[in-house]
Amino acid sequence: MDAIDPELLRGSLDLMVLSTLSSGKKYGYLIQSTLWQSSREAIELKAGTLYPILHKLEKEGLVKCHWEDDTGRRRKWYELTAVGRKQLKRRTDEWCRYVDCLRC
Amino acid sequence: MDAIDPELLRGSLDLMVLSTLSSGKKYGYLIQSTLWQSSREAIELKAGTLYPILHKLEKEGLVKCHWEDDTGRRRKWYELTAVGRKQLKRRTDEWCRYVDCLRC
DNA sequence: TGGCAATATGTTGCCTGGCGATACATTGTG
DNA sequence: CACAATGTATCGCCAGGCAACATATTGCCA
Repeated sequence: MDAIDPELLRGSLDLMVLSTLSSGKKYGYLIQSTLWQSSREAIELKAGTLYPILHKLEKEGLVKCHWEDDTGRRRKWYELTAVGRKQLKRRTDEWCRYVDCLRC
Repeated sequence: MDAIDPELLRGSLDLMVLSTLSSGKKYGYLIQSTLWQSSREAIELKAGTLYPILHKLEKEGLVKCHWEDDTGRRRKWYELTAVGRKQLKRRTDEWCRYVDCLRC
């Protein structure tokens, strides 16, 4: 499976991250690998892109996070807040409307 | 119909313009109004965004253009080249793959 | 007739956002 | 023991979107 031109993803990166979190809490690196695998290696979200997004989403109150150290691995787990879940729905609907317009 | 957050369109603007031209040659202002109407006023492509895109697509050889003055209105008509049509197909496929990944 | 909206195309310059590069700590592997 | 992988983070460059502005013509209404 060929990689999807990262250019095409601009504008929907926030949505992509929120969407990934809808199936349960995840830490950054896991979000990356989830996307990579579930897209069959077509979507590679870079660290320099992901972490600033997560920090922004946290600041906006769409996600909350907490550190965990259980495995020795220092991990920062993120999960959707109630507001985040609402936003995800709103943005997903908007996205669908847009897809309809471009009529795939 | 609410407007679609312009932020969401970033990255697929080129595709949107190419796509609009697939149904026949158009001039800039007509591309704008076509998008505006066919999206039921959800997508408003600004002049400051559109014209630079058209110039870029022309430079890349994806569209060709010619001036016409028939109605007194000075219009620059754009149409897809063979290369442009191929690119449109390639990018549309890529877009569809992406939509599958985000699973609307 | 005079003025304003709509039609039509274009450029300049600001600001944001993506991401390559880099940094750093720990764990797993050959 | 070195190197890959895991894990999080920031800095700074560059490209892209678009508000604002410039300019010309046509159509409409008072």
